[in-house]
Amino acid sequence: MSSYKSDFLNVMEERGFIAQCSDFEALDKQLSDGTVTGYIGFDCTAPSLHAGSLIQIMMLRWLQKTGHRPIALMGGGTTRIGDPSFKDEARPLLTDEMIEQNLAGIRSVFDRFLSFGDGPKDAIMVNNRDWLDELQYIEFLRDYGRHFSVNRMLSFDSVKLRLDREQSLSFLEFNYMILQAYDFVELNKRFGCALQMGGSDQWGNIVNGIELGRRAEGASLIGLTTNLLTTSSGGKMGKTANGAVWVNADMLSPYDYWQYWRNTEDADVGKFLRLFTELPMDEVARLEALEGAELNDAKKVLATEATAMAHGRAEAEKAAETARVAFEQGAISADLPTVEVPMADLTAGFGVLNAFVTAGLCASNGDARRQIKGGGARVNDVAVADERATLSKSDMTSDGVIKLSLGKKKHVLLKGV
RNA sequence: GGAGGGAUGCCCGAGCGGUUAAAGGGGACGGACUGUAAAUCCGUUGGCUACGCCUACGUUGGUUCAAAUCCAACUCCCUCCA
Repeated sequence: MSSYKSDFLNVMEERGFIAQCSDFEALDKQLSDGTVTGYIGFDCTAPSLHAGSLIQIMMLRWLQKTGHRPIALMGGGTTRIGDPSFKDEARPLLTDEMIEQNLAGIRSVFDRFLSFGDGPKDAIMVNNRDWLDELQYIEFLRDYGRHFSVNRMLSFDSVKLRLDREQSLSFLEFNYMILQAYDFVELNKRFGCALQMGGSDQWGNIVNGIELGRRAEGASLIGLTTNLLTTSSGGKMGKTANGAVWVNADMLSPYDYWQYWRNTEDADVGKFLRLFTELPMDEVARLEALEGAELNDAKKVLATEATAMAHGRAEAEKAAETARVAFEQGAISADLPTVEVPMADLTAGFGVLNAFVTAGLCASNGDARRQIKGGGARVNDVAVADERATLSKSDMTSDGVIKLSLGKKKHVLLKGV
């Protein structure tokens, strides 16, 4: 299978990253002849990146590991517009302050995955606001706008959804792809960046950049995209009941992050091991071959490795141990998510409904009632029978906590303070 | 600027004066079965101090005993014409 000369493409190929490339041969040659600078752009629409972006981050990481220079491009400028690709409607515009905040949150993620610095192979982080803010409208239109054909832009799949649904595509959004194309050209000029990578939903934007580079600067640029990740049962990657699977610890605890990977579907274990860990391929093959209940061991390895990458080895192992104690021994691990409650409330008798809402397990008292009726709410592993029951000191274990569970997987400890 | 169509719960989508907290589907959550998996089956899916009350069908007013349903104005979207 390893049909490439370059390490990078071989790794990408065997680990299943690649969807399409505008020119495999040229890219392979450049990668094996010298150091290639490649970039991926990241939106600043949220204060953290989530698991859906992880595949892009991993790709940058491998680029660096195989001896090349990655650029993480923060979309501080383009986020002010909003990428319309494959979106069925325009999103509300974010304020500059929000974008700045988001940018700061996202930035912290990259330090774990890439090594930044000033050396020839150190990763660079840049913000496209640096050049987009300075563009002069008329000048920009004359220099770059003339290379774009509206006819052609309208033919891209990425905007087809919007047009088919007869939803409006504003001129503002329409400009997004021009600006992203310009980013590529600008990075080429500034850093000699010749490669843009991204999810396959970015193909249209990337191709526009390649075209613009050729027409405006005579540069030969290359695009490489990853498969859009879905779980085997068709779910979107990186989403759970409570929302996205964030990579920042203050958005999603390492324990919950670990749980996300632990609950991977059987059919995805091999794929995820290849994409989201750096285990050697023979180890991946061994784990992937496990069957039935034994596959759970592979999932634990996946969870620990993936968590270690994002939160550090120590946090990952702590999460694994917490889960082991909670699930395999059915015991209470002190490291389960904990919510503090004033002791006075507990001694006064704390309503179960209130307890589940306070713990964040239920959205409202009504929700808690329904869960109790459905038999899904448990206190210290005993199903709650009466919604009017109250918790008190006598429900506390010797450690001074009360364990609340919703369903089989969600556990929260209430601690009196 | 002119003519016509549209806006419903997390999403799609019915309803077109009272029996509508709003059919159906998707998603999500819970239960059963399991392996903290998938598939399948069952249940739930606005809030509350709960046999009652409050909030909700783009916004604001109006008609009516009664409005998601009728009327008016407004906002946004779509299509065609200029």
